[in-house]
Amino acid sequence: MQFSEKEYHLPFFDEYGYVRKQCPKCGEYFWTLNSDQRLCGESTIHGCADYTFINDPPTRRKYTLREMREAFLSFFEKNGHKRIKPYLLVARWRDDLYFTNASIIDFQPYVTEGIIPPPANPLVIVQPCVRFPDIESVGSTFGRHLTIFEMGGHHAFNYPEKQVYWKDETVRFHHEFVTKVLGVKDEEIIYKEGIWSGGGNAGPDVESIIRGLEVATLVFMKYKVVNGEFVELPIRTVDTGYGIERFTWLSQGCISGFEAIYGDLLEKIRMMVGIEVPDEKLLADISRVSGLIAISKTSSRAENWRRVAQKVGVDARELSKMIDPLVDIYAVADHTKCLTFLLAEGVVPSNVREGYLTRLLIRRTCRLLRNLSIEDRLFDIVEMQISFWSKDFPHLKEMRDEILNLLSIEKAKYDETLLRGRSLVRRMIREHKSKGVSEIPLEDLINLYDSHGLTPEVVSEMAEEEDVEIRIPENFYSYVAERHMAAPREERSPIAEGIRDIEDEFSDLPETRKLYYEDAYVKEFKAKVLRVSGNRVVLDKTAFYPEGGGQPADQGFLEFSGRRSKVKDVQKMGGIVIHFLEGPVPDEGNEVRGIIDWKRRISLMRSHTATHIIMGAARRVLGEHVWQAGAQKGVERSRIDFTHPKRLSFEEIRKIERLANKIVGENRPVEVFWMPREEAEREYGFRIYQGGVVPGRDIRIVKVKDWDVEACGGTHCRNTGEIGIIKIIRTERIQDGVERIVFSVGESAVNAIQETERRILQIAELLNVQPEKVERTVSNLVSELRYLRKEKEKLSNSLARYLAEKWLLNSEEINGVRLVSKIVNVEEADIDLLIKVSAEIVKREERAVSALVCVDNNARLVVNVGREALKLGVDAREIAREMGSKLGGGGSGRPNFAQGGGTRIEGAKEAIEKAREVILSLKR
RNA sequence: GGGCCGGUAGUUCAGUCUGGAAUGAAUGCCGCCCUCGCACGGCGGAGGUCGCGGGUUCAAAUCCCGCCCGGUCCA
Repeated sequence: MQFSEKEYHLPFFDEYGYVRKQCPKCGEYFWTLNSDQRLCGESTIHGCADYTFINDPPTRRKYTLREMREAFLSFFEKNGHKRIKPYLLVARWRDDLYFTNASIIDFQPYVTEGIIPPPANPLVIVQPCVRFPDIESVGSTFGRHLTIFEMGGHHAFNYPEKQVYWKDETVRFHHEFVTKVLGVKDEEIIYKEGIWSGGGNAGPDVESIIRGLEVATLVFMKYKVVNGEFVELPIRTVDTGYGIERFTWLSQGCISGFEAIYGDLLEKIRMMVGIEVPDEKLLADISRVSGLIAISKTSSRAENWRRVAQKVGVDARELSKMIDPLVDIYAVADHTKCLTFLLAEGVVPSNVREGYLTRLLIRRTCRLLRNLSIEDRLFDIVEMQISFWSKDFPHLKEMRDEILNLLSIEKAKYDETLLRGRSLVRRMIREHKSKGVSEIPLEDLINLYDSHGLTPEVVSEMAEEEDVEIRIPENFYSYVAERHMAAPREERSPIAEGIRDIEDEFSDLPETRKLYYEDAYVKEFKAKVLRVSGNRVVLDKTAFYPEGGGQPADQGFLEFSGRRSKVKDVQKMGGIVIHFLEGPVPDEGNEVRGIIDWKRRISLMRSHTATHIIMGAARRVLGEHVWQAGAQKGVERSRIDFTHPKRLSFEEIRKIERLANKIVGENRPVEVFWMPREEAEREYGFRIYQGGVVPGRDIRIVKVKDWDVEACGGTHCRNTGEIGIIKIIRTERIQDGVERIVFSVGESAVNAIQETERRILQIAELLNVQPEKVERTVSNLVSELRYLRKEKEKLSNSLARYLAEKWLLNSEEINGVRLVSKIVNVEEADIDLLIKVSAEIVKREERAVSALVCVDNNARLVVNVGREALKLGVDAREIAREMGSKLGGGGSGRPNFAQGGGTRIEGAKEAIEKAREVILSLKR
């Protein structure tokens, strides 16, 4: 896909005298005021330019990050944009990404798809963003890549009936900000043409480049990507991204972006490491050409240094030695900021989703700190980050204890992994050494990484201690990736699919009036039928709650013209509620009577309110990192999943249960009301988005008085007392970092308690003791069992000795060996005893061969050959095999000891005879 | 959500591929010898529902299926 010049040829460019050129090096088109300009001027791996702002900033003055943020916001505010507060870093309202990685993310998909209006139009926002894909490059690129940064965005949403502004105005806004506010000269700014696509949308974009650095991207989102085709969107969105950190760096002209962002914090880390500051002039030279650097899984750091070294004219190895620690310090500053922010939002490190990425970040940070020999300063650095950033983000300070707690738990887990890994590697190496191999094969390296989380770098460090070589292939990680071929996508639920198919049939209908929101206690209602399609019925109003927010759909009946049909499912499509009927359907235009299955509904309502109460209790008992990670209500049982780094202890569960029931007992009122989103966030914080961010300018708030406030679309009790009782049934660990509480409420809770009671009573009956005595009795029973088992062992040992002696007396001398053969019934001696007996026999008489058969439902045999008999060439395996075949089975073992058996018990005599034959046939 | 690894003595593990005695190994524990005493060393002993439940088999720690618990990688 490519856009024509027309897309980019704006009146602004003509008015200012910009000319369009094509860069001969990278092939991209760009607009410049400078007619001599040949290359596009962006410092990239193609080498189209250097950074020329180092030690020579183009702005009127230097800005701190905070000043730059404020300059950006207030400029657009003055120009008719409403200032919007940033959203959360964890994009809990989206299932296609984990983190907010651009300001537009805040408004996708609901606003950009036209489902809800934007909070303001146009608006301006500075949104902290997290990006993991470039993590390898952070540090090496001197601040061009960061895992956490702030994106300034001014956004306009253009509806067919209401246009705000589009390309020309957008570029003019940008130009005015950069020239008038920051004081950059017109001719310093180059506008490069580009195509942007992401998140299912696409459009042309214009990138702004100043002195080699791309500082902003102005995207004009006008397409939806459907099956690789561009389809025009009804709503065209101005999506701009201003790199606040990059602008700050540009204005300061310092060596890297990190000096600009972190100031003295960076210096403090450098002091901890205790390295000297490398030569300033050389650093500046390197920085100027650092646009060449881009680390990926296919290009290593060393490769990049070679390129840079050549350009600057120094030795690559010298350069690397000098600069690596500095780069690591940069990365540490970046990573620790990022993890501080993530933990502050209650992200619990885990093995899935955003928790996993957070874990990766923490482990990577630990490795960097280890390189720098300041592993023990992790917590100090994080403390520094908290106090540094809490001036602008006060919640960091409030979450200080949580941040450090989560981090220390995660650190301990990592140490544990390394410890486990160390002994694993040591054992592996010993094994290889014993086979004369002094190298760890690739297969093992992959296995260590994939199954045990040990990167080849870590393994090689361990291997060094054992004097073993390791070769890490360049494409190691892609090798690993090959093992994880994409799994087939899960199917959509049939009902959701059903809705998709019929979308058009109902899309012209007005929104259904939702009686369940007006009064959650409506059990019956009358309504008019608006549309019938198959078994699907849409009414003008309904009290049937459609599935949503973890609350299952209502069931019940529709009555019409003397008939009655079961409502088996209810779904929501936009604002329209669709009833799925079983049986006859009413005619369009008729009136129907709806009857809700109230027993089911009230039970679900109690469960839903109970969920909120338990969340409040869990948060109070466990801490502020507790976030809902999923919930499902049911009539019998409900469950709630939430983030927590450790297994819940029995004590914690009891505390949560007690606390929850206390709230039930206090009969607190549950208020439900609508509120403007911004106001709700201000009043209650982002906590309200437990079940994910809900769409809409006004959001529905459910508030359990002085206990819990959540944005929620479910139906709730009026008072907590209606729940009756909450009983926690059990807890599970869904994933590392996510705990599940399974609970029942009301009648179901009583059922559950009674069920547990019944079990105890049944055990008591089995034991024939009073219920209070079961634990004591069982414990006695267990120790008695243990004692008897030992006693039996002793007895069978002495019995074995006795039988061995007795049976030896009846042995026969054949071919120089003493054959002891015997058929016994299982009641006389079981196979375990016979094994002992045979061992005793050969211990007493080294010339003995014992061949014993135990007959039960089947026959089992054991053959033991004494040391002297063994020398004569007797093979226990042969005897066992031959005997077993007579029994209709087989046998094997070791030369001196073998077992066998079969189902043909009548063959026992023949088997013994066979043993004799084998010995007779011995060659002497 | 998917893949991989693991669960055996108080602890760390071997044994699992290729079914056949858990004389399992080391460490820790207890006792004895050595010593004035301790450490070391030597000898002996206790310590196991082989995660749970099914199945296959004459026979399962071992093979198959399901579950529980832990670890780890990927999306």
